[in-house]
Amino acid sequence: MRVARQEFAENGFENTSIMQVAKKSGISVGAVYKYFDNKEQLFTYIMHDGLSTLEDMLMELAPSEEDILIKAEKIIRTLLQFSKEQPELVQLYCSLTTGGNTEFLNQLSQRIEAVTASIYTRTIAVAQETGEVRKDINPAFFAYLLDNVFMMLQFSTACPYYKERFFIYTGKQVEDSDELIVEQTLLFLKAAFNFK
Amino acid sequence: MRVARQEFAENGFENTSIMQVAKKSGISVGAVYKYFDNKEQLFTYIMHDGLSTLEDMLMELAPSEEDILIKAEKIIRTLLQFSKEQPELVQLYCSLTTGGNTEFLNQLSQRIEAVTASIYTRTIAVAQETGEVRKDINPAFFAYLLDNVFMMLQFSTACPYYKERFFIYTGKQVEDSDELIVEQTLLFLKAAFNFK
Amino acid sequence: MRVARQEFAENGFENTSIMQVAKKSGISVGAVYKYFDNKEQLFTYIMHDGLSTLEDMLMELAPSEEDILIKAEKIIRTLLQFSKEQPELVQLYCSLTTGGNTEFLNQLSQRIEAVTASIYTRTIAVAQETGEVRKDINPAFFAYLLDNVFMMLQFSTACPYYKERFFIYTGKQVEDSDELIVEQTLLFLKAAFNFK
Amino acid sequence: MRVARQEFAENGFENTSIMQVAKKSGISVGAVYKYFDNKEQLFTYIMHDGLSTLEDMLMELAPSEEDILIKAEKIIRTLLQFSKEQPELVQLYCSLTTGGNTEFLNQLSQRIEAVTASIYTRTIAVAQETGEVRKDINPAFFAYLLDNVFMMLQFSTACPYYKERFFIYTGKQVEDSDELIVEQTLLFLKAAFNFK
DNA sequence: AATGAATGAGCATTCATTCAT
DNA sequence: TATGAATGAATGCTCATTCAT
Repeated sequence: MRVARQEFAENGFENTSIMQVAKKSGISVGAVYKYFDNKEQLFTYIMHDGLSTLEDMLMELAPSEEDILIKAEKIIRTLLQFSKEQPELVQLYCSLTTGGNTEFLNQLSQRIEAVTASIYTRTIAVAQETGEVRKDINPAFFAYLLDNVFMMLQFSTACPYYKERFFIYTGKQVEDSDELIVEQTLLFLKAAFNFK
Repeated sequence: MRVARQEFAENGFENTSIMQVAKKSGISVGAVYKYFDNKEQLFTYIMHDGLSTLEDMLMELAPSEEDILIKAEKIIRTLLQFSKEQPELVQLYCSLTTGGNTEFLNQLSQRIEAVTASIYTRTIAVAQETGEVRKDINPAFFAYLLDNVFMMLQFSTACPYYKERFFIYTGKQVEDSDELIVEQTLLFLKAAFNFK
Repeated sequence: MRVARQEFAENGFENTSIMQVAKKSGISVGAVYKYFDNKEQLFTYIMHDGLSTLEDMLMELAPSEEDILIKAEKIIRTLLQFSKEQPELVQLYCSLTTGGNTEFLNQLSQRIEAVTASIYTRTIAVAQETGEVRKDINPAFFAYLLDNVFMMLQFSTACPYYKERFFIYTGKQVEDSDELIVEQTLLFLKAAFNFK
Repeated sequence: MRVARQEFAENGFENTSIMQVAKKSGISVGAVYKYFDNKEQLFTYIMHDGLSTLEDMLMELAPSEEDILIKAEKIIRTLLQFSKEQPELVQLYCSLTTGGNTEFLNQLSQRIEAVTASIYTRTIAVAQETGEVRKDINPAFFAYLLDNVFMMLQFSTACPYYKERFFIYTGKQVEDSDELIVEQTLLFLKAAFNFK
């Protein structure tokens, strides 16, 4: 499983070879097919497995009652750390975004996005009511923009292409610029949301 | 060309087969190799072709002396329109983000990002001097955040996964929500950059 | 293996197709690649296999303390017999002489020639000291000439072109003229080396 | 034609591409097929062309009435020089020796070898009668051995494999060791034939 | 006469999947 | 239950040959 996750993360679905996964795992191809009917099932399993980890993490952050800016900082730091410790999961997620449009991919995306979408949207709506966030914004759309920021934060930490892109912009490896990222992202969000 | 663009956009570089492209185009594989030395060259040609179109469009916008908010609106509308008219090109770009790490893909990405990176960074830096944008932000990092916003705008318009994701957040097809997107994105950027 | 040896012998390295080898062997291409990583490895294996046989045979002859003329006769008879029993191996070697200049073919040739070169040269040098061979000759060059004689003996027995050429000269099939070959070649060498 | 000769010499029949020949010649493939029905015919033409040159050269040497040792030295020097000046022809000849056993190759070999075979055999037979060469040898077989020596001389000068082999034996590039070759080869032949 | 675009079979190699052991 | 040998279709690419211009 660990090997499969690594391989899928590194090479994407199509370019991952079950023979390679089996060899690196020290088991036989036959054994893989004992537990999974085909490559797609193996991939699905790995994805669901990874998603659970990801969701657990986000769930921990959500319910706290802290100041919204402090919460945001916590989320940013957590996402950064998670992307560094488990880059494969983030890469796996990223690889999903360019996969073909199969039924099972759609289901996965529903599962991934639906949770955060509703959490963020509700949080913003509530904050609007309490006056913490300005009232002239569309909560759903701003939730979307917020998630974009968070998603890119993770991709830029874990995925080769986005890492390189970050480097082109800031001239620094993502690893070396944690404080810059946290500080500037908060500045950005604070103004954008008019956080009080 | 059209077929090749579609195939590359749908399957990415690695998983597009020249044999398939040839078959769908109704020509022979040999004919493809008459005009392109190899798959990489075909891909590069198609990418450069699309990039030039995009760059031309952006270049037209860049030097104008207009109010920065008006400029931003123009860029957003341009990108949205481009993504709708040439979704394959955006998908192509998106497919790059999960492709393998070959030398030639890296060069391509350099070209794509380097141009916008320098334009955005410089624009922000200049706007800081004229007082149009607040001075406590890092121009390079904010250029990066700005490009994130623009990139996601395009992906959400053209790429299946991001389209679906947008729908999950806002409950609307991207096609139907142009005005929402323009208005809210500008609101977001205006506050974030403290545009005057 | 047998089929591969035949095909390589007949067509040389470049012009032997693994698909053909597999088909003629009644197995699938995949099966070939199960045992050999690539064409080069298959070729190398077959060559080394054959070379070992030949080298073993020559090694047995080398260290003996017999009269040098008797030794020469033994070598000639051994080579003739080997060429008749394993013509494919000799053809294989011959095919090397016109093959492309790839790294791995060069290494193969180094192995083939280096062994006999040093054995022959040393043998001649020693024989010069004991007075068995005249002293006015260059041991290395005469070793080269000697190997030429032996090599042509084998090629003429096993390779179509050289067989035909032998026939043009002597009017006899090589198979039918063993005694002539042994007798006359010894006469030739004896005089040339002034064997005592 | 010049280009075709070079290509065939360098790559052999199978690995020479008519498209490459046409491109390097600056003419179209169609033009090649105007004059030659197929690749085999082109090759045959080139071979016959080259052979004429080769034969002309040998013919000049044959009829002289000089001392047989002097003649031999002339032949050796001529062959060496020829191989250096026109290595392609020699390589072409060498490539013949490993080609498949087609009808047209057999005819070529007949043409190439028959002439020298009869000249050498007759020369030796005559020399035996005049007492210049000892009488206990078979003229045809010794003619064959003699041609072996000459052939190897040419191959070792012009063909990559045999050049390398020569180097392994003597430690010198063939180019640098002309005098050694002439001197030692004569020593070898003189003794072998017991030239007076 | 000359061109060169087009064809399509061929090659080395990979890999998802099956199945006898 | 577990193995891994075997299959064969698929891929990127080449090239002898044809034929409309």
